[in-house]
Amino acid sequence: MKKGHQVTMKEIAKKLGVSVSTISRALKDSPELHPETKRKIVEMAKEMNYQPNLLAQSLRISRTKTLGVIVPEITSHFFASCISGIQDHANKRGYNVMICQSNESIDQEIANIKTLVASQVDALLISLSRETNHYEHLYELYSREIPFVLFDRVHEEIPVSKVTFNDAGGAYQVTHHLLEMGCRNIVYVSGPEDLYISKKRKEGYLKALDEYGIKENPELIKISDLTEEGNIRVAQEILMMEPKPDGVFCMIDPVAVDVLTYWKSKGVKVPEEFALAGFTNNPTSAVVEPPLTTVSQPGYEMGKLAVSHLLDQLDGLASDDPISIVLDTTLVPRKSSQKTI
Amino acid sequence: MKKGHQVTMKEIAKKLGVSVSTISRALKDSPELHPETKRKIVEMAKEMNYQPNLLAQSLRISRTKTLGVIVPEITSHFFASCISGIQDHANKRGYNVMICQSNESIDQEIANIKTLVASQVDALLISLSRETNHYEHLYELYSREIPFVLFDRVHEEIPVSKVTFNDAGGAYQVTHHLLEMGCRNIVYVSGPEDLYISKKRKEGYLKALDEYGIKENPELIKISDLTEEGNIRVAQEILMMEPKPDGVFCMIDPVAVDVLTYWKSKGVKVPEEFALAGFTNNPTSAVVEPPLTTVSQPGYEMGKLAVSHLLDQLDGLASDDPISIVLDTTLVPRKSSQKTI
DNA sequence: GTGAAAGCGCTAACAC
DNA sequence: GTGTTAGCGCTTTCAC
Repeated sequence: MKKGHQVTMKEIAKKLGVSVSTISRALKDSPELHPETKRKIVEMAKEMNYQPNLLAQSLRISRTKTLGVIVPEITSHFFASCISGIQDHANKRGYNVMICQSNESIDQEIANIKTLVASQVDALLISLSRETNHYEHLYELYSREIPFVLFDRVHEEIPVSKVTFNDAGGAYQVTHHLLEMGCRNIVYVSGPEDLYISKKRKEGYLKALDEYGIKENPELIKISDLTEEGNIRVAQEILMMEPKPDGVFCMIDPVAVDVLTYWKSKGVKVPEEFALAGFTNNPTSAVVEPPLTTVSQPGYEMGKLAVSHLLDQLDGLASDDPISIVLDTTLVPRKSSQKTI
Repeated sequence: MKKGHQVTMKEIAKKLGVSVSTISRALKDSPELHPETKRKIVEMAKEMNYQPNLLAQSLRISRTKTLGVIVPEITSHFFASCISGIQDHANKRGYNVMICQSNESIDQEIANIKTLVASQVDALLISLSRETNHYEHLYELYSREIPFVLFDRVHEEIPVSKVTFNDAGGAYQVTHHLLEMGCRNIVYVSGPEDLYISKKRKEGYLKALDEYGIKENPELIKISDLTEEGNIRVAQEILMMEPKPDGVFCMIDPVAVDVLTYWKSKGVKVPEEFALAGFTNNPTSAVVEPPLTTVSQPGYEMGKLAVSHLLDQLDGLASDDPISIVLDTTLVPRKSSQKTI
């Protein structure tokens, strides 16, 4: 199957007996052209259904007006929202977007960067995969002076702009809420320990405990690999803990949902036996029974801010000096944590 | 902010004292080259960190190895799954993907097509917006011989390949299930009537009724605009119907979830008072209380099939004659419909 | 086995 | 005001 022919400037030029440069000028509304010629050309272009070849244009001006986006997983509602925010605001400013998913694999992430760079995107927006534990590929982008920003899953050391949530703050909000609900023996279910968000959310958890004069108890920190099996294993472990905890804060909503589902199947009562909370405010969290207390992270907003800042830098509207944008989260208290009262 | 310099073939050529054509040949492993020169060039390219400029290459060979994808909404789990399937399988065959969302707007859909075509994508995969009620933009693609396939939300008349679910079959499965559960007075909550899926699912609904000797009752067909308010309005109307229906089949899961949530807030019991079912098998449907009976539509699979067929056509592995691929759905019976027994 | 040259579709400096 | 020319980075015929 082959594509049909596309009208070029050359063809319009021939038809009108003028040169291609005149066509080019007319189509970009250059002021030095005779209005009449301009009118004729624009008309003819329309009639012939001319569509500029962005490829040729990009090659010539060495800018594609295209951004590359890499997310761990497009089917995650949070990342889909980020992408949506990025798209809408990139389009608004005349940029297109190429999206790739790393499927949480560092090799795929590296491969994605490579193709996007080969496709000559003007800049990149990257959220790192869970697996990403070395950062040469990012430093290479940096040293090749290809502009990029990191969002949500970031690497703190690299000197580029980053957009994150106040993860520690959000975790503090949740933990503080659980404490206010009367919990004193709160489990933190973390993801893999080297994940940025695992660390940050632990910080907030510990800070809240500290304010209540409760000191860190390593027994109360459980690690899940974030698979359904891993989450269920943690759910089982918690049931066997001695003394029995009274509250559980899961690093992300899906973990909390898996724990809740497992417990329900075993007749464990939430929030009566355990107050439960998650983080992210996935659509799912609002409809589980009982509805899940969580922390809302506006993904669309994050995408919007990340792309706006990046384009400001590209277009010279913002300094190239890296900045860090930190978005606040909001506690969404629901029934799953209403332990007492 | 500007991008750093990228190594070109010309630079490698200069460094090695050979011509660019030799570089080009070496890098694509042309057999007519002296193995030694080839080795030297490949080595040097690696050393200089050469990355081919896909733009220039595409311009030259007039193929971008890039596909355009247009979906109504990226944040919908179903479409995100489709995209995921498309991406994975396009990449596997050496193609990149540019994704756009129409946000359910026909104007945006037309604009998306325009940019993707201007970007010289080799072909398109399109799922139509809810608003799309005329099809000139598709016929134009067709007449310009730009290959494309339609998936899920299709326009039946246009002679291009389409991938759809057996929507009528799925609706039949659900309705038949509700009938088996003892329902005899079943409401169908449809979306806007000109939507492809509204029509198809109604067909299946009517067919199942017919088999039970029940004839069409227009009173039992409710139309929602698919917004939350619209869905709730329908939920209210159903409560006031006389005689009271015993089963409700909603065209898509989100409608069923809104109805369920509203009813729960009013103390209406599901499945005791109404057996309820949806369509799509969104992640949400599994975790609502009671879990929602629905029909599963594997989006990833749909994306995979659509892109595989399209690439087969592009690569000459399949005939250019349009075909229609129809995927079967699976009934997912859950508690929301266990009315009797 | 390798080089020279043309050209993909476009833009922009330089002529006149 | 408009044409001529060069060139973006690459591939590919045609020489030798």
